[in-house]
Amino acid sequence: MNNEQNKIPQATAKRLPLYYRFINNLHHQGKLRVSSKELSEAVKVDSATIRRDFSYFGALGKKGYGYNVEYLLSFFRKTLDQDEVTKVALIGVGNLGTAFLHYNFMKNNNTKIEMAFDADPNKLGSDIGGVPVYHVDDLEDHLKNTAVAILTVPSTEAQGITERLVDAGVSGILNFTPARISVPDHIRVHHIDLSVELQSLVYFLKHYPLEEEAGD
Amino acid sequence: MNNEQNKIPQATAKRLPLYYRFINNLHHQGKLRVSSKELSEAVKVDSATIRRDFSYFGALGKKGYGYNVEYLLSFFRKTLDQDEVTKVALIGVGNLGTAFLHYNFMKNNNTKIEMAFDADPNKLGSDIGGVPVYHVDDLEDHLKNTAVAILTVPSTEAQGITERLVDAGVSGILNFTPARISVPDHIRVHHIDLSVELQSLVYFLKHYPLEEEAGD
DNA sequence: AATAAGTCGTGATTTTATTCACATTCTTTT
DNA sequence: AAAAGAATGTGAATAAAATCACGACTTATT
Repeated sequence: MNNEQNKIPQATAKRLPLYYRFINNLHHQGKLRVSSKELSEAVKVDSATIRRDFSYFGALGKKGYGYNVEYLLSFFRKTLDQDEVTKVALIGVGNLGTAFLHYNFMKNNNTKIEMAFDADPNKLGSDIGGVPVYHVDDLEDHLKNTAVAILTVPSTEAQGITERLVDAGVSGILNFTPARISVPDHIRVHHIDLSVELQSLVYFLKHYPLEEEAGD
Repeated sequence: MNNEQNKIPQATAKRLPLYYRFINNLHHQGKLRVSSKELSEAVKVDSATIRRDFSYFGALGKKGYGYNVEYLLSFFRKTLDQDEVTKVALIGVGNLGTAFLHYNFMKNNNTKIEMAFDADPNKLGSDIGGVPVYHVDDLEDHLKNTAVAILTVPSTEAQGITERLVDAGVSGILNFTPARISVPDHIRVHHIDLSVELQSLVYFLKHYPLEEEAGD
């Protein structure tokens, strides 16, 4: 864990799970080898970028041949710690939270939502998507060895809940609320802001016109 | 529209909706002025980056004073075309799709989901979150002047639906499926890959340890 | 009125990420 | 066994983004 290979660029690290999924697909399709060019077409990342990304882990391929799918898969499985399950808690069983509970994150994945919390007493005890729902007041009682929390509460609650999560030992938060939460330096937060995504797509459409008609 | 200010960096463009939202908040709180430093603390973006971002639009602030909230707000409203509503269609009324229909994107927003589509006949006619649901077979009949589509279908369907959307004149797609879809050059796609986000957060936690204890 | 404090806008620098382009090596074909 | 073709890995170049650091101007204070 946290090896001295700290040199892997963040942009590369963000692409690793994507590569992993597609390599997995190839493996299921029975493909034995793959070139950076083929992979590029599948994941929509420039082939030179893929080769560069892979090269941070050493020479995974063979010149003139490409990459062995099986080898690549086992390498990425190891690198992404796919054999070790990371426990995740979800806070806020609203529409979005419920969707995630039903979403099967475990497919090709080393993460498992083990419990959920909500402030609404009507939601207690129910097992949404096989995940037990507890009252948010009891957060601290249930969160043990939970490394990651998915935050899908109303944005007014975001900061308060965050502080409790941090105190309870969570070290990573996937924040789906529009609030930008404050955390101590040792906590990592990734923001996914749905309306910003939509708005920025609209902005790009209006201000960054792409080639008109090109026929794929 | 698509002015000659094509020079705005993409990274800046992605942050604009975020700035807009926070400036809006400040305005509602009755604040009259704000400095890049204050804004920085709120949106968690370095203050120099904020000043640089704003500077692409000219001199919006005043030295020694900061930015006038009202002016900033009206400037961003104009820049982000907040007065013109962009029509959005949602394809795939599963758990995630339903969550978006309930989510009120219109708050602080110039986008409106006007219709939804699903392949399940049981979902037809229902008005989820005030949005009518049509059968996906009738996609082409209803999509008129719809610029943007949100894709929340099973990943096996993603490419096929995408092609129909493109033929029907959609020019931007917000893709929530794990599939990387292929589109002609003049179509813009933003991918939001939920399990990649979760996995990459986990990867960062394990491999990029942050300062141990800092006590914010 | 003079001084101090605050804050922008930006040239310069640094950092991060992407892409080019090719020598090298492996595979396949003849 | 030689030649042709394919594809890696990477030094070098380029591009994009973030950050530093400070002159210039504004506001607040004495």
